[in-house]
Amino acid sequence: MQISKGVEWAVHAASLLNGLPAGRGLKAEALARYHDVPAAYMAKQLQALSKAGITKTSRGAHGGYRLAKPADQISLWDITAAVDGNSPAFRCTEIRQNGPCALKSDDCKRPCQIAAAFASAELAFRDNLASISLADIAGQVVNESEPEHLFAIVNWLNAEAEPLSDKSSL
Amino acid sequence: MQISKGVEWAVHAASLLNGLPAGRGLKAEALARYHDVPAAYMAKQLQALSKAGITKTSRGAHGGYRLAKPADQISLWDITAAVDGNSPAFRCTEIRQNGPCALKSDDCKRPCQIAAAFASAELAFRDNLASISLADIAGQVVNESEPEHLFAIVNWLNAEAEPLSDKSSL
DNA sequence: TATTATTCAGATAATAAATGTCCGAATAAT
DNA sequence: ATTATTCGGACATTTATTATCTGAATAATA
Repeated sequence: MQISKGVEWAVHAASLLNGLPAGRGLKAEALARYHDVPAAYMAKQLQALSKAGITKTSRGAHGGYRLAKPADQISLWDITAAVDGNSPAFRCTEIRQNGPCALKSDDCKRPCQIAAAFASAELAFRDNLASISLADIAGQVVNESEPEHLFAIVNWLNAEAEPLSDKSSL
Repeated sequence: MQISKGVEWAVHAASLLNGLPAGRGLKAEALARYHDVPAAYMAKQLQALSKAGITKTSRGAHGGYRLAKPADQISLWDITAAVDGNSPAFRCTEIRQNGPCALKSDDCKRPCQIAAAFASAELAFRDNLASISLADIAGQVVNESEPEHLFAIVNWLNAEAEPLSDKSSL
């Protein structure tokens, strides 16, 4: 039961995009360089975010990524689901319908109690992540970081962030 | 983010063991046959349960498995952790310490806010599973099943369950 | 008490999923 | 229209899961 490494990268990348000045963006290579991770694989995660409507992208010269909506409308679950998918972690294979005491499929209209229990636990997990937004994370970072560190980030963003053309696709 | 298939099998197997008459056990092959799953792989999951102290085993002729403690003291989280391990699903690789705006390790005494958020969600997941016991599952099964199905199970158990020697190891 | 049948337990292959990389399609500036 | 730049999906590689097999341990039997 592992959450893919891409989720970690995607959340960090989205948090960084949240710090961008308005109307500017970062290309995948810059986002990867910021955390010193492989650019091609980072790009893969960003694609997933765009597909899910979390980021907007612009292609061609001076292209890049930006958030598609306000940070308080992007939850950690949104990002997790975008990257790792939203299929249940517990996969019920209905083995209650196998073997010498198999249940007839007619008697399986209600879900297996075991599967239902896991579904409830997963719901608790999802709800918890859904209740935390990028804005919440950003607020904590601002509160708990040394001022010089925040200054370094703003500085780096100003140097790397490029004005995006307004004709952003998707 | 997947829970291994072995967890599903282990929970079903443990539920079945819970229905055993006192002093009796089931061998791994019988537990596998009950749900029509590969015996060798089922055995692997049962080993994990024994290692975690959830089941007791007896080896040799007329050997087999039984629950090591009352069903209301065995939670779904106990079984999940025994089979899949209890390491966190979200693995923080501390990428905040990488790149041009890297945090010094001195400034990383407090956990990364993102990692903390996922840890909190996982705690909600675990607590939810920990609050459900095998006894709870058994109660639901009894309440929601057709009487003839319960009768078939009891019948099968009486035919397959063998008296275990008291000298159960581990 | 030695033997044998039976069972569990850890070590060993096969398969699927996650991780990482590459090249073509698309866009915007020149 | 051309060219430089960027994203997007298709392609290898590595790791984890799934499945199997052989040996160690136990208890019944002679």
